[in-house]
Amino acid sequence: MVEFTAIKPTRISDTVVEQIEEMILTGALRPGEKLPPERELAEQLGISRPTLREAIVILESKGLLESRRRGGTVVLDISEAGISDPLLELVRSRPGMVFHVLELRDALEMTAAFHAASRATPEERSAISAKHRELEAVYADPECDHETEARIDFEFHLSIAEASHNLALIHVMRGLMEVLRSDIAYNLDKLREEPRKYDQIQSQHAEICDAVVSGDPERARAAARQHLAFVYDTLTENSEAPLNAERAR
Amino acid sequence: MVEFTAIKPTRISDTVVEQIEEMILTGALRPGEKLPPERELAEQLGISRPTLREAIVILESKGLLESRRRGGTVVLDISEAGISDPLLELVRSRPGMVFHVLELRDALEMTAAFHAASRATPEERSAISAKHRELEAVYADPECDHETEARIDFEFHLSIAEASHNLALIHVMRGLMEVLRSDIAYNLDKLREEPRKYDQIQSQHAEICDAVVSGDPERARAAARQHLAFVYDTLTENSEAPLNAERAR
DNA sequence: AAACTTTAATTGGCCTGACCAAAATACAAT
DNA sequence: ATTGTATTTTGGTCAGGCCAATTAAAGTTT
Repeated sequence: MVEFTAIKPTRISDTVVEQIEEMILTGALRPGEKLPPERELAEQLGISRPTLREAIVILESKGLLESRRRGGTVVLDISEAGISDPLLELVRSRPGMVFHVLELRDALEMTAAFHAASRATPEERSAISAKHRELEAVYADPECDHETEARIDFEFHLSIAEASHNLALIHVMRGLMEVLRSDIAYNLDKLREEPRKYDQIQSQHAEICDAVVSGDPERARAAARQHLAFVYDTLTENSEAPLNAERAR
Repeated sequence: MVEFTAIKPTRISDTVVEQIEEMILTGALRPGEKLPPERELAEQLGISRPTLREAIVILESKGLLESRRRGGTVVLDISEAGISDPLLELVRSRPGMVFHVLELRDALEMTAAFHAASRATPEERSAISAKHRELEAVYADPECDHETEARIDFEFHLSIAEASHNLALIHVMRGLMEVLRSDIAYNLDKLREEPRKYDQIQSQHAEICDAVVSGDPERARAAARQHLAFVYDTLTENSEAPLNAERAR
C-alpha cells in the first residue's frame, strides 16, 4: 500500500504570493519600492482585485509588505522581518501578551532558580556569577546601548535556567525570553528615569545570583518571585493596557 | 526626541484573524472542528465574504486553518507546528525526559490553578466541575480503557489551564500534556495495582477542582503542588531510571 | 512671498451579488 | 449490492461600485 498525499488545488492567490515573495527575495523588488495600485496590478496579472488582495494581505501578515491608504503598497525590509517561529510570532504581535508571558516567566523562573540552586555544578555557579558581574558592569555604564543591556540581562536569566538541568524548562524559557528581549530594552529605558526602581532591579538580580550560587533553593525561589512580580507591577504602571481587569488578586 | 510608531488603522480582516486565533489558542475552537460556511460566518460576523476570506487565507498561511472545496474550513492541530515540536523530539530521544516534563508541569499547573481560581468565569468553573465528574466516572469504571482514562485526565487539567486566561501558559501546557498523555496511561496501569495510591490521586483531583471552583487561589496552588509531587514520587518508585541523581532536594 | 486653508484626485478598505467548479450526498438504474 | 447520474453544498473567482483617508495641488490670507 503506497502513501498518497492529498493534492492541493493551487489557489491563485497563493501563486501570486510565491511570485511576489520570490521577486522580493531575488531583489527584483527592493525594500521601499512601491507596488502598482491594486486595480492596475490586478489587471496586469489578469486576476480580480479581491484575489490580488488575498495575496497582499498574506504577504502583509508575513511582514514583507505594508499597505497604507493612499500611500500604496510598499516592500518592507526583510532583515527585520525574517521570522521562523510561527507561534512565538503570534505572541509578539499581541500587545497585551507581554503580561501573559511575564506571568509564565514568573512560574518558570521560580522553579529554575530553585532547582539551579540545588543542582548547579561548580562550573555553572561560577558561570552565573560571571554573567552577573557582566550584568552589573553594563548596568553601571550609562553609555551602554540598551540592546546590549537587554541581551546580557537575558543571558543572565538563561544561565540560571540552564543550571536547573531540566531540558524542558530550558527549552520553554529560552523561547519566551527571546521574545521578551526586545521589550526589555524598551522597559529598561523607562526604568532608568527612576533611579530608585532601577537600583531595585540591580539588588534583585544580586539576590537571585547569590541565593543560587550559595545553594539556597528556597531563597532563590523567593528572590525570583520578587523580581518578576516587581517587573510586572512596574510595567503595569507604565503601560496603558495591562491585565489588571483579569488580575483580581 | 521621542520615538513615534506609525499607527495602523486596524483592518477588519486582521481583527477577525486575531479573534479566530484566540479562539484556537484558548481551545474554544478545537483541532478538527469545522468553521461555518463562509457565507454564513460572514453574516454572523456582520462582514462581507471577501473580507472574511482575507482573514481565512491569512490563518491558512499561518498553518492554523485549512479549507477544502466543499469540505469547509477546518482547524488544524497546532501542536504539530509549534513549541511542542522540538520538545516532542527531546522526550522521544531521552528516556528520563518524563521527569523533566513533570517538573515543568509542577511549575505550570501551580500557576494555572492559582490564576484559574481567581479569574475563571462561572461557565469555566462549571466546565471544570463537569470534567471532574467525568473523570471520577471513568476512574470508578474498572472496564474503562486506559487511553480514554488518560484523555479525560488530560482534559481535566487542560480545562483548568484554559480558565487561567493566560494564552502563553495555555499553549505551553497543552503541548506538554499532550506529550505526557500517552505515558499517563501506562503509569495509571501501575497505580491501579495499588488502591491506596490510586485513591489518593482521586482525592487530589477533587481537592484541586474544589479549590479552583470555590475561588481559593492559594489552596488551589497548594493542591496542584501536592498532586504533581505525588505523581513524581510515585513514578520515581516505579521507574528504574528516575532523575534522583540530580534531584538533591 | 510665505504660511495656512481649501479642494480635488488618488488609492486602499469594504460591500453586494453573481457565476463557476469541485465534491459529497441522494437517488436511480443496472 | 454496485454502479452511474443528478442535485446541492461550498470554496474560488470575478465584476463593479461606494466610502474614507491621505496627499498633492490650487487657492486664499496675511
